[in-house]
Amino acid sequence: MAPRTDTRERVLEAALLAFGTQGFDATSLDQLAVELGVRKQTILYYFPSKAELLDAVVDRSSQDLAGELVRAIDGAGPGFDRIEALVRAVFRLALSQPELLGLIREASRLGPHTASRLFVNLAPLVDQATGFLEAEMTAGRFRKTDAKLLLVSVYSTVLGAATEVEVLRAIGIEPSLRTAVLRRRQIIEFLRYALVPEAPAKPRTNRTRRNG
Amino acid sequence: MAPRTDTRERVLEAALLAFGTQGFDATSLDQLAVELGVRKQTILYYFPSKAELLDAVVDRSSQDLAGELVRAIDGAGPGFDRIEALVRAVFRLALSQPELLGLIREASRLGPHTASRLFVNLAPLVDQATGFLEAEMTAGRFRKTDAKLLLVSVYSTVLGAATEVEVLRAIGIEPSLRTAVLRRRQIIEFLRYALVPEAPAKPRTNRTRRNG
DNA sequence: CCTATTCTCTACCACTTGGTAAGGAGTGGG
DNA sequence: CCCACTCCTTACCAAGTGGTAGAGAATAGG
Repeated sequence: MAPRTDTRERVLEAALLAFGTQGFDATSLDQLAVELGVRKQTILYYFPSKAELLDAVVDRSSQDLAGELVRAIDGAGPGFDRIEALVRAVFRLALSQPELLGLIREASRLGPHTASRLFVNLAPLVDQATGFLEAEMTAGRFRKTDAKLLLVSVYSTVLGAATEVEVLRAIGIEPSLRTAVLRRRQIIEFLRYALVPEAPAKPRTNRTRRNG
Repeated sequence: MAPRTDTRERVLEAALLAFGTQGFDATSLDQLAVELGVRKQTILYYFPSKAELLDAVVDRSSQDLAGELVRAIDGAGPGFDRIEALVRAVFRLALSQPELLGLIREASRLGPHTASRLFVNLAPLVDQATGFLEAEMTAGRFRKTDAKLLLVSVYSTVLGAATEVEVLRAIGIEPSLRTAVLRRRQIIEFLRYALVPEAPAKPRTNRTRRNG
Protein backbone atom coordinates (compact mmCIF):
# COMPACT_ATOMS: atom_id res chain seq x y z
CA MET A 1 0.00 0.00 0.00
CA ALA A 2 1.14 3.53 -0.66
CA PRO A 3 2.71 5.31 2.30
CA ARG A 4 0.90 8.32 3.65
CA THR A 5 3.96 10.52 3.50
CA ASP A 6 7.01 10.94 1.34
CA THR A 7 9.36 11.42 4.26
CA ARG A 8 11.40 8.33 3.48
CA GLU A 9 11.92 9.65 -0.01
CA ARG A 10 13.01 13.03 1.22
CA VAL A 11 15.44 11.49 3.68
CA LEU A 12 17.05 9.53 0.88
CA GLU A 13 17.40 12.62 -1.27
CA ALA A 14 18.86 14.75 1.49
CA ALA A 15 21.24 11.98 2.45
CA LEU A 16 22.39 11.58 -1.13
CA LEU A 17 23.07 15.28 -1.37
CA ALA A 18 24.95 15.40 1.92
CA PHE A 19 26.92 12.16 1.51
CA GLY A 20 27.75 12.98 -2.09
CA THR A 21 29.06 16.46 -1.39
CA GLN A 22 30.35 16.58 2.19
CA GLY A 23 31.04 12.89 2.53
CA PHE A 24 29.62 10.26 4.83
CA ASP A 25 31.70 10.95 7.91
CA ALA A 26 31.25 14.68 7.68
CA THR A 27 27.47 14.33 7.68
CA SER A 28 25.55 13.93 10.92
CA LEU A 29 22.05 12.66 11.32
CA ASP A 30 21.22 15.77 13.31
CA GLN A 31 22.26 17.96 10.42
CA LEU A 32 20.17 15.91 8.00
CA ALA A 33 17.22 16.13 10.36
CA VAL A 34 17.48 19.90 10.59
CA GLU A 35 17.64 20.23 6.82
CA LEU A 36 14.55 18.08 6.54
CA GLY A 37 12.66 19.91 9.27
CA VAL A 38 12.24 16.70 11.16
CA ARG A 39 13.57 15.00 14.31
CA LYS A 40 16.57 12.76 14.02
CA GLN A 41 14.51 9.83 15.27
CA THR A 42 12.30 10.13 12.25
CA ILE A 43 15.31 9.30 10.10
CA LEU A 44 16.12 6.40 12.39
CA TYR A 45 12.56 5.20 12.08
CA TYR A 46 13.02 4.56 8.37
CA PHE A 47 16.68 3.60 8.49
CA PRO A 48 17.70 1.81 11.67
CA SER A 49 21.23 3.17 11.56
CA LYS A 50 23.36 5.65 9.71
CA ALA A 51 25.17 2.78 8.02
CA GLU A 52 21.93 1.35 6.69
CA LEU A 53 20.93 4.76 5.45
CA LEU A 54 24.18 4.87 3.53
CA ASP A 55 23.51 1.43 2.10
CA ALA A 56 20.08 2.51 0.94
CA VAL A 57 21.44 5.69 -0.62
CA VAL A 58 24.21 3.80 -2.38
CA ASP A 59 21.80 1.16 -3.64
CA ARG A 60 19.40 3.65 -5.05
CA SER A 61 22.04 5.94 -6.47
CA SER A 62 23.99 3.21 -8.19
CA GLN A 63 20.81 1.87 -9.69
CA ASP A 64 19.89 5.33 -10.88
CA LEU A 65 23.32 5.81 -12.37
CA ALA A 66 23.34 2.43 -14.06
CA GLY A 67 19.91 3.09 -15.53
CA GLU A 68 20.90 6.49 -16.78
CA LEU A 69 24.07 5.25 -18.43
CA VAL A 70 22.56 2.12 -19.91
CA ARG A 71 19.81 4.22 -21.42
CA ALA A 72 22.30 6.68 -22.89
CA ILE A 73 24.44 3.90 -24.33
CA ASP A 74 21.57 1.92 -25.79
CA GLY A 75 20.36 4.98 -27.64
CA ALA A 76 23.68 5.31 -29.45
CA GLY A 77 24.98 3.59 -32.52
CA PRO A 78 27.86 1.11 -32.53
CA GLY A 79 31.54 1.85 -32.23
CA PHE A 80 32.91 5.00 -30.69
CA ASP A 81 29.48 6.61 -30.74
CA ARG A 82 28.70 4.69 -27.59
CA ILE A 83 31.73 6.03 -25.80
CA GLU A 84 30.75 9.51 -26.83
CA ALA A 85 27.21 8.95 -25.60
CA LEU A 86 28.57 7.71 -22.30
CA VAL A 87 30.77 10.73 -21.84
CA ARG A 88 27.89 13.02 -22.66
CA ALA A 89 25.68 11.24 -20.15
CA VAL A 90 28.30 11.50 -17.42
CA PHE A 91 28.84 15.19 -18.06
CA ARG A 92 25.09 15.72 -18.06
CA LEU A 93 24.97 14.12 -14.64
CA ALA A 94 27.95 16.13 -13.46
CA LEU A 95 25.95 19.27 -14.16
CA SER A 96 22.49 18.21 -13.06
CA GLN A 97 23.38 15.89 -10.19
CA PRO A 98 26.99 16.35 -9.15
CA GLU A 99 26.21 14.75 -5.80
CA LEU A 100 25.46 11.49 -7.55
CA LEU A 101 28.92 11.21 -9.04
CA GLY A 102 30.34 12.45 -5.77
CA LEU A 103 28.61 9.61 -3.99
CA ILE A 104 30.12 7.09 -6.37
CA ARG A 105 33.55 8.39 -5.48
CA GLU A 106 32.70 8.41 -1.82
CA ALA A 107 31.28 4.91 -1.90
CA SER A 108 34.40 3.39 -3.41
CA ARG A 109 36.40 5.23 -0.77
CA LEU A 110 34.47 3.89 2.20
CA GLY A 111 35.86 0.40 2.00
CA PRO A 112 34.86 -2.98 0.61
CA HIS A 113 31.41 -3.17 2.18
CA THR A 114 30.04 -0.04 0.58
CA ALA A 115 32.07 -0.44 -2.58
CA SER A 116 30.85 -3.96 -3.26
CA ARG A 117 27.31 -2.80 -2.61
CA LEU A 118 27.90 -0.13 -5.20
CA PHE A 119 29.37 -2.35 -7.86
CA VAL A 120 26.85 -5.11 -7.44
CA ASN A 121 24.32 -2.68 -8.82
CA LEU A 122 26.75 -1.52 -11.45
CA ALA A 123 27.67 -5.05 -12.48
CA PRO A 124 25.27 -5.22 -15.43
CA LEU A 125 26.71 -2.00 -16.75
CA VAL A 126 30.25 -3.27 -16.25
CA ASP A 127 29.46 -6.54 -18.00
CA GLN A 128 27.81 -4.73 -20.87
CA ALA A 129 30.76 -2.37 -21.14
CA THR A 130 33.44 -5.08 -21.16
CA GLY A 131 31.41 -7.09 -23.64
CA PHE A 132 31.06 -4.03 -25.82
CA LEU A 133 34.76 -3.24 -25.68
CA GLU A 134 35.73 -6.79 -26.55
CA ALA A 135 33.29 -6.90 -29.43
CA GLU A 136 34.65 -3.66 -30.81
CA MET A 137 38.16 -4.98 -30.51
CA THR A 138 37.47 -8.16 -32.41
CA ALA A 139 35.63 -6.07 -34.99
CA GLY A 140 38.81 -4.07 -35.36
CA ARG A 141 37.15 -0.79 -34.47
CA PHE A 142 39.02 -0.45 -31.16
CA ARG A 143 42.64 -1.20 -30.45
CA LYS A 144 43.18 -4.62 -28.96
CA THR A 145 44.04 -4.65 -25.28
CA ASP A 146 42.72 -5.99 -21.97
CA ALA A 147 39.11 -4.86 -21.86
CA LYS A 148 38.88 -4.71 -18.07
CA LEU A 149 42.00 -2.63 -17.69
CA LEU A 150 40.84 -0.38 -20.47
CA LEU A 151 37.53 0.04 -18.69
CA VAL A 152 39.30 1.21 -15.55
CA SER A 153 41.19 3.78 -17.57
CA VAL A 154 38.07 5.07 -19.22
CA TYR A 155 36.26 5.11 -15.89
CA SER A 156 39.00 7.11 -14.19
CA THR A 157 39.39 9.52 -17.05
CA VAL A 158 35.72 10.31 -17.43
CA LEU A 159 34.83 10.43 -13.75
CA GLY A 160 37.90 12.49 -13.01
CA ALA A 161 37.20 15.07 -15.67
CA ALA A 162 33.63 15.33 -14.49
CA THR A 163 34.22 15.52 -10.74
CA GLU A 164 37.67 16.84 -9.94
CA VAL A 165 36.52 20.38 -9.44
CA GLU A 166 39.37 21.49 -7.22
CA VAL A 167 41.94 20.12 -9.63
CA LEU A 168 40.43 22.18 -12.41
CA ARG A 169 40.36 25.26 -10.27
CA ALA A 170 43.96 24.76 -9.20
CA ILE A 171 45.05 24.42 -12.79
CA GLY A 172 43.35 27.64 -13.75
CA ILE A 173 40.11 26.34 -15.22
CA GLU A 174 37.09 27.76 -13.49
CA PRO A 175 34.36 25.10 -13.49
CA SER A 176 31.39 26.42 -15.41
CA LEU A 177 28.98 25.38 -18.09
CA ARG A 178 31.23 26.87 -20.75
CA THR A 179 34.38 25.10 -19.66
CA ALA A 180 32.39 21.92 -19.10
CA VAL A 181 31.61 21.84 -22.79
CA LEU A 182 35.28 22.28 -23.61
CA ARG A 183 36.27 19.62 -21.12
CA ARG A 184 33.75 17.22 -22.55
CA ARG A 185 35.00 17.78 -26.06
CA GLN A 186 38.58 17.28 -24.97
CA ILE A 187 37.75 14.04 -23.17
CA ILE A 188 35.95 12.68 -26.19
CA GLU A 189 38.85 13.54 -28.43
CA PHE A 190 41.28 12.09 -25.92
CA LEU A 191 39.38 8.83 -25.68
CA ARG A 192 38.94 8.56 -29.43
CA TYR A 193 42.66 8.71 -30.00
CA ALA A 194 43.24 6.26 -27.18
CA LEU A 195 40.66 3.76 -28.39
CA VAL A 196 40.23 4.01 -32.13
CA PRO A 197 43.09 2.89 -34.36
CA GLU A 198 44.25 4.84 -37.46
CA ALA A 199 43.41 8.43 -38.23
CA PRO A 200 39.82 8.81 -37.07
CA ALA A 201 38.77 11.26 -39.79
CA LYS A 202 38.40 13.94 -37.12
CA PRO A 203 34.89 15.28 -37.78
CA ARG A 204 34.80 19.07 -37.70
CA THR A 205 31.01 18.90 -37.69
CA ASN A 206 30.39 19.12 -34.01
CA ARG A 207 27.94 16.41 -33.29
CA THR A 208 25.40 15.82 -36.09
CA ARG A 209 26.13 12.21 -36.55
CA ARG A 210 22.77 10.96 -37.77
CA ASN A 211 23.13 9.84 -41.34
CA GLY A 212 21.73 12.51 -43.61
CA MET B 1 68.79 23.61 17.04
CA ALA B 2 67.77 20.00 16.76
CA PRO B 3 64.77 18.96 18.81
CA ARG B 4 65.36 16.43 21.52
CA THR B 5 62.70 14.08 20.25
CA ASP B 6 61.27 13.05 16.92
CA THR B 7 57.69 13.09 18.16
CA ARG B 8 56.61 15.81 15.79
CA GLU B 9 57.96 13.76 12.94
CA ARG B 10 56.15 10.66 14.08
CA VAL B 11 52.90 12.54 14.47
CA LEU B 12 53.14 13.78 10.91
CA GLU B 13 53.79 10.27 9.61
CA ALA B 14 50.96 8.68 11.56
CA ALA B 15 48.60 11.46 10.50
CA LEU B 16 49.57 11.02 6.87
CA LEU B 17 48.87 7.33 7.10
CA ALA B 18 45.52 7.79 8.82
CA PHE B 19 44.29 10.74 6.76
CA GLY B 20 45.44 9.13 3.55
CA THR B 21 43.76 5.81 4.14
CA GLN B 22 40.75 6.38 6.41
CA GLY B 23 40.22 10.00 5.55
CA PHE B 24 40.38 13.14 7.66
CA ASP B 25 36.92 13.01 9.21
CA ALA B 26 37.20 9.34 10.07
CA THR B 27 40.41 9.93 11.99
CA SER B 28 40.34 11.13 15.58
CA LEU B 29 43.19 12.65 17.53
CA ASP B 30 42.63 10.08 20.25
CA GLN B 31 43.13 7.28 17.77
CA LEU B 32 46.31 8.88 16.46
CA ALA B 33 47.56 9.32 20.00
CA VAL B 34 46.97 5.66 20.84
CA GLU B 35 48.80 4.55 17.72
CA LEU B 36 51.71 6.75 18.68
CA GLY B 37 51.71 5.64 22.29
CA VAL B 38 51.30 9.20 23.41
CA ARG B 39 48.61 11.43 24.93
CA LYS B 40 46.38 13.43 22.66
CA GLN B 41 47.69 16.63 24.18
CA THR B 42 51.15 15.84 22.93
CA ILE B 43 49.78 16.04 19.42
CA LEU B 44 48.07 19.29 20.23
CA TYR B 45 51.33 20.62 21.60
CA TYR B 46 52.94 20.44 18.17
CA PHE B 47 49.83 21.18 16.13
CA PRO B 48 47.39 23.54 17.83
CA SER B 49 44.37 21.99 16.15
CA LYS B 50 43.37 19.05 14.04
CA ALA B 51 42.93 21.38 11.07
CA GLU B 52 46.47 22.69 11.39
CA LEU B 53 47.76 19.16 11.62
CA LEU B 54 46.02 18.46 8.34
CA ASP B 55 47.57 21.54 6.80
CA ALA B 56 51.01 20.44 7.87
CA VAL B 57 50.48 16.93 6.56
CA VAL B 58 49.19 18.23 3.24
CA ASP B 59 52.06 20.68 2.91
CA ARG B 60 54.70 18.11 3.57
CA SER B 61 53.07 15.39 1.49
CA SER B 62 52.49 17.55 -1.54
CA GLN B 63 56.07 18.75 -1.39
CA ASP B 64 57.28 15.17 -1.13
CA LEU B 65 55.11 14.18 -4.05
CA ALA B 66 56.21 17.07 -6.19
CA GLY B 67 59.84 16.35 -5.43
CA GLU B 68 59.46 12.70 -6.23
CA LEU B 69 57.74 13.36 -9.54
CA VAL B 70 59.99 16.20 -10.64
CA ARG B 71 62.99 14.01 -9.97
CA ALA B 72 61.49 11.14 -11.96
CA ILE B 73 60.65 13.40 -14.87
CA ASP B 74 63.95 15.20 -14.96
CA GLY B 75 65.78 11.92 -15.20
CA ALA B 76 63.90 10.97 -18.35
CA GLY B 77 64.54 11.88 -21.93
CA PRO B 78 62.30 14.14 -24.01
CA GLY B 79 58.95 13.25 -25.54
CA PHE B 80 56.80 10.43 -24.35
CA ASP B 81 59.62 9.03 -22.22
CA ARG B 82 58.73 11.64 -19.65
CA ILE B 83 55.13 10.53 -19.51
CA GLU B 84 56.28 6.99 -19.07
CA ALA B 85 58.67 8.02 -16.30
CA LEU B 86 55.83 9.86 -14.61
CA VAL B 87 53.54 6.86 -14.74
CA ARG B 88 56.26 4.64 -13.38
CA ALA B 89 56.91 7.06 -10.55
CA VAL B 90 53.23 7.23 -9.64
CA PHE B 91 52.87 3.47 -9.65
CA ARG B 92 55.99 3.16 -7.55
CA LEU B 93 54.39 5.48 -5.03
CA ALA B 94 51.13 3.59 -5.21
CA LEU B 95 52.98 0.51 -4.05
CA SER B 96 55.40 1.99 -1.55
CA GLN B 97 53.26 4.82 -0.14
CA PRO B 98 49.63 4.38 -1.13
CA GLU B 99 48.61 6.68 1.69
CA LEU B 100 50.38 9.55 -0.04
CA LEU B 101 48.27 9.28 -3.16
CA GLY B 102 45.26 8.68 -0.97
CA LEU B 103 45.95 11.93 0.82
CA ILE B 104 46.10 13.80 -2.47
CA ARG B 105 42.63 12.51 -3.30
CA GLU B 106 41.42 13.33 0.17
CA ALA B 107 42.89 16.81 0.11
CA SER B 108 41.16 17.79 -3.11
CA ARG B 109 37.95 16.44 -1.61
CA LEU B 110 38.09 18.49 1.56
CA GLY B 111 37.22 21.78 -0.06
CA PRO B 112 39.02 24.83 -1.41
CA HIS B 113 41.11 25.57 1.66
CA THR B 114 42.92 22.25 1.75
CA ALA B 115 42.91 21.83 -2.01
CA SER B 116 44.54 25.19 -2.67
CA ARG B 117 47.11 24.41 -0.01
CA LEU B 118 47.81 21.22 -1.87
CA PHE B 119 48.11 22.73 -5.32
CA VAL B 120 50.20 25.67 -4.22
CA ASN B 121 52.93 23.15 -3.50
CA LEU B 122 52.21 21.29 -6.70
CA ALA B 123 52.18 24.45 -8.79
CA PRO B 124 55.80 24.14 -9.98
CA LEU B 125 55.06 20.63 -11.13
CA VAL B 126 51.89 21.75 -12.87
CA ASP B 127 53.68 24.60 -14.59
CA GLN B 128 56.49 22.34 -15.68
CA ALA B 129 53.98 19.79 -16.95
CA THR B 130 51.93 22.24 -18.98
CA GLY B 131 55.06 23.79 -20.37
CA PHE B 132 56.33 20.38 -21.33
CA LEU B 133 53.07 19.40 -23.00
CA GLU B 134 52.95 22.63 -24.97
CA ALA B 135 56.53 22.27 -26.08
CA GLU B 136 55.90 18.71 -27.23
CA MET B 137 52.85 19.89 -29.13
CA THR B 138 54.66 22.61 -30.99
CA ALA B 139 57.45 20.14 -31.69
CA GLY B 140 54.84 17.91 -33.27
CA ARG B 141 55.56 15.03 -30.95
CA PHE B 142 52.22 15.28 -29.16
CA ARG B 143 48.81 15.93 -30.67
CA LYS B 144 47.79 19.56 -30.48
CA THR B 145 45.11 20.31 -27.90
CA ASP B 146 44.56 22.40 -24.78
CA ALA B 147 47.49 21.54 -22.52
CA LYS B 148 45.66 22.21 -19.27
CA LEU B 149 42.68 20.08 -20.16
CA LEU B 150 44.99 17.36 -21.34
CA LEU B 151 46.82 17.54 -18.05
CA VAL B 152 43.58 16.98 -16.16
CA SER B 153 42.89 13.91 -18.26
CA VAL B 154 46.32 12.49 -17.69
CA TYR B 155 46.08 13.27 -14.00
CA SER B 156 42.74 11.51 -13.64
CA THR B 157 43.78 8.53 -15.66
CA VAL B 158 47.04 7.92 -13.86
CA LEU B 159 45.85 8.64 -10.34
CA GLY B 160 42.72 6.59 -10.92
CA ALA B 161 44.56 3.57 -12.19
CA ALA B 162 46.94 3.78 -9.27
CA THR B 163 44.44 4.36 -6.47
CA GLU B 164 41.00 3.05 -7.35
CA VAL B 165 41.51 -0.24 -5.58
CA GLU B 166 37.85 -1.01 -5.04
CA VAL B 167 37.04 -0.36 -8.67
CA LEU B 168 39.66 -2.87 -9.70
CA ARG B 169 38.39 -5.42 -7.24
CA ALA B 170 34.82 -4.92 -8.39
CA ILE B 171 35.81 -5.40 -11.98
CA GLY B 172 37.55 -8.65 -11.16
CA ILE B 173 41.16 -7.50 -10.93
CA GLU B 174 42.68 -8.33 -7.60
CA PRO B 175 45.16 -5.56 -6.74
CA SER B 176 48.61 -7.08 -6.44
CA LEU B 177 52.13 -6.48 -7.59
CA ARG B 178 51.55 -8.65 -10.63
CA THR B 179 48.41 -6.87 -11.80
CA ALA B 180 50.01 -3.53 -10.96
CA VAL B 181 52.62 -4.20 -13.60
CA LEU B 182 49.92 -5.03 -16.11
CA ARG B 183 47.94 -1.96 -15.18
CA ARG B 184 50.99 0.21 -15.53
CA ARG B 185 51.76 -1.18 -18.94
CA GLN B 186 48.19 -0.67 -20.06
CA ILE B 187 48.15 2.91 -18.83
CA ILE B 188 51.35 3.73 -20.65
CA GLU B 189 50.02 2.22 -23.84
CA PHE B 190 46.73 4.02 -23.36
CA LEU B 191 48.42 7.37 -22.86
CA ARG B 192 50.78 6.86 -25.77
CA TYR B 193 47.93 6.37 -28.18
CA ALA B 194 46.11 9.34 -26.68
CA LEU B 195 49.09 11.65 -26.85
CA VAL B 196 51.41 10.65 -29.66
CA PRO B 197 50.21 11.13 -33.24
CA GLU B 198 50.61 8.57 -36.04
CA ALA B 199 51.36 4.91 -35.56
CA PRO B 200 53.87 4.86 -32.73
CA ALA B 201 55.80 1.88 -34.05
CA LYS B 202 54.21 -0.18 -31.27
CA PRO B 203 57.27 -1.75 -29.70
CA ARG B 204 56.74 -5.47 -29.11
CA THR B 205 59.98 -5.40 -27.15
CA ASN B 206 58.63 -4.73 -23.75
CA ARG B 207 60.43 -1.67 -22.60
CA THR B 208 63.99 -1.57 -23.98
CA ARG B 209 63.60 1.60 -25.89
CA ARG B 210 67.14 2.85 -25.63
CA ASN B 211 68.58 2.89 -29.15
CA GLY B 212 70.33 -0.40 -29.61
C1' DC C 1 72.93 24.48 42.03
C1' DC C 2 69.41 27.36 39.84
C1' DT C 3 66.63 28.62 36.22
C1' DA C 4 64.58 28.73 31.72
C1' DT C 5 63.04 25.97 28.09
C1' DT C 6 61.30 21.94 25.91
C1' DC C 7 58.32 18.32 26.09
C1' DT C 8 54.75 15.29 27.85
C1' DC C 9 51.63 14.43 31.12
C1' DT C 10 46.91 14.45 34.18
C1' DA C 11 42.60 16.41 34.69
C1' DC C 12 38.73 18.35 32.71
C1' DC C 13 35.15 20.26 29.73
C1' DA C 14 31.49 21.60 26.52
C1' DC C 15 29.63 19.68 22.77
C1' DT C 16 28.30 16.37 19.28
C1' DT C 17 27.76 11.78 17.90
C1' DG C 18 24.71 7.65 16.77
C1' DG C 19 21.29 5.27 19.06
C1' DT C 20 17.46 3.55 22.69
C1' DA C 21 12.97 3.76 25.00
C1' DA C 22 8.69 4.93 24.92
C1' DG C 23 4.70 7.59 24.09
C1' DG C 24 1.31 10.11 21.35
C1' DA C 25 -1.29 11.50 17.23
C1' DG C 26 -3.59 10.28 13.23
C1' DT C 27 -5.96 6.81 10.34
C1' DG C 28 -8.37 2.70 8.58
C1' DG C 29 -10.80 -1.60 9.37
C1' DG C 30 -13.70 -4.57 12.05
C1' DC D 1 -15.95 2.31 19.56
C1' DC D 2 -11.72 0.02 19.66
C1' DC D 3 -7.78 -1.97 18.01
C1' DA D 4 -3.83 -2.08 15.21
C1' DC D 5 -0.81 0.16 12.49
C1' DT D 6 1.93 3.97 10.57
C1' DC D 7 4.41 7.91 11.50
C1' DC D 8 6.77 11.20 14.21
C1' DT D 9 7.64 12.97 18.54
C1' DT D 10 10.02 14.02 23.40
C1' DA D 11 13.32 12.54 26.60
C1' DC D 12 17.51 10.63 27.36
C1' DC D 13 22.18 8.48 27.19
C1' DA D 14 26.91 6.51 26.81
C1' DA D 15 30.70 7.24 24.17
C1' DG D 16 33.58 10.03 21.69
C1' DT D 17 34.90 14.66 19.77
C1' DG D 18 38.37 18.60 19.59
C1' DG D 19 40.29 21.50 22.78
C1' DT D 20 41.85 24.24 27.44
C1' DA D 21 44.48 24.70 31.78
C1' DG D 22 48.12 23.73 34.09
C1' DA D 23 51.40 20.75 36.39
C1' DG D 24 55.58 17.86 36.26
C1' DA D 25 59.78 15.82 34.27
C1' DA D 26 63.89 16.34 31.81
C1' DT D 27 67.55 18.83 29.98
C1' DA D 28 70.81 22.75 28.80
C1' DG D 29 73.11 26.95 30.09
C1' DG D 30 74.74 30.12 33.41
